[in-house]
Amino acid sequence: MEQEKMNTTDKISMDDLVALCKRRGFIFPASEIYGGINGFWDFGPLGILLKNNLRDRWWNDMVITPPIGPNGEPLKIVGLDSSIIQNPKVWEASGHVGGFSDPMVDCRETKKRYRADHLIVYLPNELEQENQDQSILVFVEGTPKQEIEKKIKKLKLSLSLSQCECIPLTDLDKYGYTEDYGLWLLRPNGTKKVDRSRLVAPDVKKPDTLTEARQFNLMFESSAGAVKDAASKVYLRPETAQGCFTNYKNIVDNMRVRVPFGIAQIGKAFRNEVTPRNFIYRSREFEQMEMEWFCHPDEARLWFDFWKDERKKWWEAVGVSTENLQLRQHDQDELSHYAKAGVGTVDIEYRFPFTWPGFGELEGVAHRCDFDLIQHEKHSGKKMEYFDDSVQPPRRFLPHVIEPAAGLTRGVLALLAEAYTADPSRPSKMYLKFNPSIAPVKAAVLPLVNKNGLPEIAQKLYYSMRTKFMTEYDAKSNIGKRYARHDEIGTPFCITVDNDTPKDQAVTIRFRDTMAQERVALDKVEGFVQKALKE
RNA sequence: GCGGGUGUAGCUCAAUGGUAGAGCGCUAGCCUUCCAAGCUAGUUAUGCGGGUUCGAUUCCCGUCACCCGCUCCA
Repeated sequence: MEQEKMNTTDKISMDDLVALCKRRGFIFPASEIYGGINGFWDFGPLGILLKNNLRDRWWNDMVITPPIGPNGEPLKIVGLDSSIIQNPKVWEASGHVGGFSDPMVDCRETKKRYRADHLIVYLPNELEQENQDQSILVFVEGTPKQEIEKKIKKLKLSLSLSQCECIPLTDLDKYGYTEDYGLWLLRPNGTKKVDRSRLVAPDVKKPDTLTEARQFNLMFESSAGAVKDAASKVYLRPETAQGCFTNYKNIVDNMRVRVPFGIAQIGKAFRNEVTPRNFIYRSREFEQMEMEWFCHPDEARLWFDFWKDERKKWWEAVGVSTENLQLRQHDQDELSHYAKAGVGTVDIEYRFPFTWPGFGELEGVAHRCDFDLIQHEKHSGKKMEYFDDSVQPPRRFLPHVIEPAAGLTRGVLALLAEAYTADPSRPSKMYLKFNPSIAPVKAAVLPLVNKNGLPEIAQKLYYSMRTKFMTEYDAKSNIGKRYARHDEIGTPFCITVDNDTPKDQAVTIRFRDTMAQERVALDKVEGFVQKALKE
């Protein structure tokens, strides 16, 4: 394929991006002087400016000035900052304790790893009496019938698929054989368990290559209080959403909100990922921007469609190009436990360099139904029903929840990847093409030379501008190096005070993307930049 | 967790079983009217831990981190 010119859809090198992030103070490996720690990253001086800009923009667009709804009126969304550590019962109710540490098994032969509930054991209704070593085949869920029969033939087993019980590996111990080798569906006390060493893994000819199922605990644990025992065990939250549900009743009772309304929260969440990968994309400590939208069950579809469109538009508004974004509907089998019964889940995906030419999740918009409120009703014993007397006749119901849940950390990565623009023609060979509104540094004030009264004029301008937006003053080294540095950190406007300035009271504004310069009166500069930031 | 790769200064790269070099950057100063110019001085490194050896950055073992593939991702 011929590539005529660089454009926003060109793949960039992750190595280059990671190197730039370190060199220019965006993102560092956590505790690097001690050799780092897998899955954790620190935001440097410029990284935190960028992250805060994205975070504040979300907060502003959700909580301060929420979107206009389908009926033409502004939506109501209130903010929240719940504790990272909650009563552990919260996570029992949410299903995070227990349900989500999927048991995994490894195959010693092929080195493959499987989710135990995705492996299907083909248990013969009767084992061959004369052959107590008979193998029992195991296949990945969804393996075509022909393939299974092929393997039976190959291994010369006298086995008929129609006389097999297909059960997930996780349920194996519920089954057993009697002395005459008839299969019991549910194993009564005293019968023999199925011998695991007879299992033949997928892609393997001999039995007994699968390891015992291992639990992966995806929640971080800690202890509250000085004494560490079972009763003091607490968890670091794996999502911010639950705080919105546990405070739902407080907010409905006290904040004069009426369904539909939203509760928004930004904060750290922690997941003990099996394999942290791809820079800050999958890290064990990360930041979420989640909004739980409570609505009548009949309106769930409407709000789901509203939020998925609204959220995609938002990413475009902060500078992510349309061609690098896509909406992807989840298949039925990848839906989360809470979304199974709902209208579905849509991911807003970004074309990250490491998913290229594919896409990776940036935000998920999910219909969580009333799963969470039901769970918290059950576990806490507190009523969560909403009483709506704005309609005739008045009605009681448990609201359904539409949840746009965005990754702030992933958002920062997407903005960096999106902004990274190669340009061999400039000294820096690249620049960060941030949308000016989220650029870490909005403007740099630069005296062309550090004498002739230019620093005095430049400083006066700087002192004024710094009160309005993030501005840097830099008088060191020659002007070309300063332009190059600001290209690398994505400063959209460089304002240079030159030797004509004392005479004409004007400066040049140098535009990052075009390197073009425009002469602007000193007293118009601030307004000029401010106007550009709003566009 | 498995397999493969990588690890020397902030960055890019060199070298060696015996004092670890360069360019760029960075800091200070000089000079300079617009895109990493020039001059002077300074700054910084063998991921970590063992072993072999008189001596290890180099050879061996382990470990950690990062990258690629598999696996996983509520």
